[in-house]
Amino acid sequence: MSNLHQSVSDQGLAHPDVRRSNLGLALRHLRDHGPRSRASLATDLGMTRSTVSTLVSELIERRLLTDGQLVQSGVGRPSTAVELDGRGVCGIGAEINVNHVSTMALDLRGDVVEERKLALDARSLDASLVLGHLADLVRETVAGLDERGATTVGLTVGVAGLYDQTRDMLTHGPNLGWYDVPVGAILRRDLGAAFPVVVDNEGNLAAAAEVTPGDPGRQDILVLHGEIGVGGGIVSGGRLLRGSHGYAGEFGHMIVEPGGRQCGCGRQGCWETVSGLRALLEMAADPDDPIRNPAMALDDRLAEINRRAHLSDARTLQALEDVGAWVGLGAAILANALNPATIVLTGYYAAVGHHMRSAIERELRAGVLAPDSGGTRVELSTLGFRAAVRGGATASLESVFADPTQVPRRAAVAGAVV
Amino acid sequence: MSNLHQSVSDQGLAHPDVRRSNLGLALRHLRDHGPRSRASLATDLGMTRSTVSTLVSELIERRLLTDGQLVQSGVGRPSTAVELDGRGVCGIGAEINVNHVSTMALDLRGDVVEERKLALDARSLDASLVLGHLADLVRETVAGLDERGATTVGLTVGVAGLYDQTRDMLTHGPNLGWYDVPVGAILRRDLGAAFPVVVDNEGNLAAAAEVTPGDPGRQDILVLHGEIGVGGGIVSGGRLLRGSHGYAGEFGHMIVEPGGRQCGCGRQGCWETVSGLRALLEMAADPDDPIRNPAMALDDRLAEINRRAHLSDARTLQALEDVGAWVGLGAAILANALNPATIVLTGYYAAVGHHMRSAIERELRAGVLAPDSGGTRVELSTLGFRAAVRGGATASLESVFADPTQVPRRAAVAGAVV
DNA sequence: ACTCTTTGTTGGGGCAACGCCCAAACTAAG
DNA sequence: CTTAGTTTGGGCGTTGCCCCAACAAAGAGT
Repeated sequence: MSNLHQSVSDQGLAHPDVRRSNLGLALRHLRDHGPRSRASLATDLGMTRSTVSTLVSELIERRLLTDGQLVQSGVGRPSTAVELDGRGVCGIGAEINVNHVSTMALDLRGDVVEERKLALDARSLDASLVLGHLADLVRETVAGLDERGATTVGLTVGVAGLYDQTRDMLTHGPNLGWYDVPVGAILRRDLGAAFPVVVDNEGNLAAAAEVTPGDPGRQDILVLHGEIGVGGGIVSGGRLLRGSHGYAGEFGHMIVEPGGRQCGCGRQGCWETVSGLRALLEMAADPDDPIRNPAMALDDRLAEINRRAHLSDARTLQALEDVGAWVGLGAAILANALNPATIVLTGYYAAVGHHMRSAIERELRAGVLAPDSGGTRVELSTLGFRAAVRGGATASLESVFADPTQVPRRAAVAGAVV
Repeated sequence: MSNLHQSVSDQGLAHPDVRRSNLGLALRHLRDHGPRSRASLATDLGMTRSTVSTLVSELIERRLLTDGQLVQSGVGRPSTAVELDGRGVCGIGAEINVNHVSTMALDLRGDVVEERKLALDARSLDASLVLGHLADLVRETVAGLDERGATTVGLTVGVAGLYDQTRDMLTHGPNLGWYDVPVGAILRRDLGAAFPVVVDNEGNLAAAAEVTPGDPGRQDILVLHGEIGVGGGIVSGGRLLRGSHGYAGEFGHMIVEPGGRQCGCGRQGCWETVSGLRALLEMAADPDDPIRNPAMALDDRLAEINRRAHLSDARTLQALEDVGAWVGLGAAILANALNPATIVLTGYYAAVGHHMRSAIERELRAGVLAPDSGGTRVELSTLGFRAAVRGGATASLESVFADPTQVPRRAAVAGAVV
């Protein structure tokens, strides 16, 4: 709930803060609404052309903006559109999961610049070793960015588990088998990094990645992420809701069927026992079916389920229908509480969601108090399993939009005197 | 989720905005942390003493602050503490409920200045008539404030039902029997008011009233409000979460027992069928028991339940235990999703909550993923049935803290030249 | 009485946005 | 080809507001 990444101490506003704010505003506006001239930027932001001119020239010096192409729209002097400069700075996102560590670098425009992945079995390795591998990947990524001449502005790491922001510690990571691991401190030490390193729950980051700046339907969203476990994230007004300790979004263990099936967490009737991937597989296939074989890759299992559903296999369709109904029931509970504009389905939900969608929407409409007004859209994520790293990279970049002056100023023309 | 009361258009920051922000900051700091000298205010806010001096003198001119008493703490010149001026401005809160309309005026310090209540049966009256009665109450309240020399800065009205902020309309008010009533527009017309009139869901306002500025445990809270129906509100980082259409907090119709009891809304297994006041009464007493008689006042019924529980009546205690367990289960669902610092019980929960508390806390601990770390406190509200009006008045006052320059400047000494 | 310490106020300097003006660049005529 | 009209982008002076430094005020300690 409280935004853990921003200082809560009330500090007075001075002139440099005004500058910071307006630079960030211009930058954000160009990100959210696309390239445009200095003049139209001025009218959009309610500032004078002269002010915008100085703002833009400073942002160009910091290599955050660049002069784009001339557009002559009708009468008058043609305008030179300014746009986000992709080559200046990049943010890095990373992920620590059970079977891999990975990184992704995004430029200011949100385009993927670098991507790296290393398969490993986190459960059989020591935490410091896994973090060492991740640090290697990050170093390679940074080196790649240096080669391109881009500055790295930050690293945000998503981990599978509960991450306590106030103690900077992964307190509960049952999937990884990690408990009370100070991931942030270890990575900062290993990297000796010149940029800030932030760690967060991977569900939170995946949720943040679903926010589309500028799209009002993508500002208040509920993200439901299905794998074996079920989690997600809540985004309110474009801001991620983390909760008082950063544990918000643990939807999988909502009790939806008192006295129901046994859950791995020790309780009964948790939502993930009926809406997780395991529930789907057990309903859809006999124990000796290849898709129930743990050796089979996740993507292949989901592809096989889609294939069977496409062939109208009755049992598969019924399983998707039943699980979809449970997903919809849980979604309705949360929609009543949060009234999101959009529910975004990620993880395995996104992969097989087009076959569960009708059941989900039916149960959602049935369970929400006022379905007609304030109707909630259901959408499938297109980010796939890269949502968390993308969200991390986006979060890293966010600091640039919050304070563009943190990026060093360079003379527009090379060879200038210091 | 999105804050519906603040503009989303990105506007450039200019110098007057700096002033506004810093004036508000100083005001808020004094509200949250109590009276203090200009000098300590300066160190707290990271500003210079000179700046604070000018800020404070402007706030005094606007009758928002006043010089308090001299305190001499050890060596040095004694300081004059400045504190919120209660006599300058007041905010009004109002409530439209089934059996009454009421108003409350709070001064800047949060002290009650005026309070009015009119009993009526909203169901048997026309909406415009009820609103007319409320307008009368508001006019009386404003007149009372005028007599005291205080300026009214705003009116915020809580209504029982779903209020769509974008359309400024009560879309669903089943308890009142009101549908698609433009409460805000009608009141603005009736009052011809010189101050802004805002309408909101009463659950939201009651939730906002539970925020204690400055108390970190009261910034991320989940408010559960029990009457016949069950609702509540979510506060995140001190900001009320309204949802994309302002419908957040409709907890009563979360389905917690699929296929369970029939609910008044037409569905089965809604939370309020097992956690609402009706469930408690039906479990605790036979149909011919006086507390089941609709003619008996709510307060009296609750007093009687408390009396029986105090006498260790087995059936009463069992009913409180059973309902408490259901309340705890729902609370756990929401706590997993939101990770609040505190769960505040209001309405009838606050009245008989000390007998349900152990059951609630037990189920909460059983149902939350990580009860040890990030433990959520359970507290009973002390605001009683006045929570909504108080929250409304607080919300009205909030605009003063956001922009103190909206309050007219008056010369400190009377008789000054215009 | 004198020094020391802290408070609150006053004037000067600087930063950043605003308003106004002007050169530049292009279109649309005549 | 020339001229008027329109829009863009940047330069210059003004204004608002915060910071810094200096100073008067009001006590405590010796």
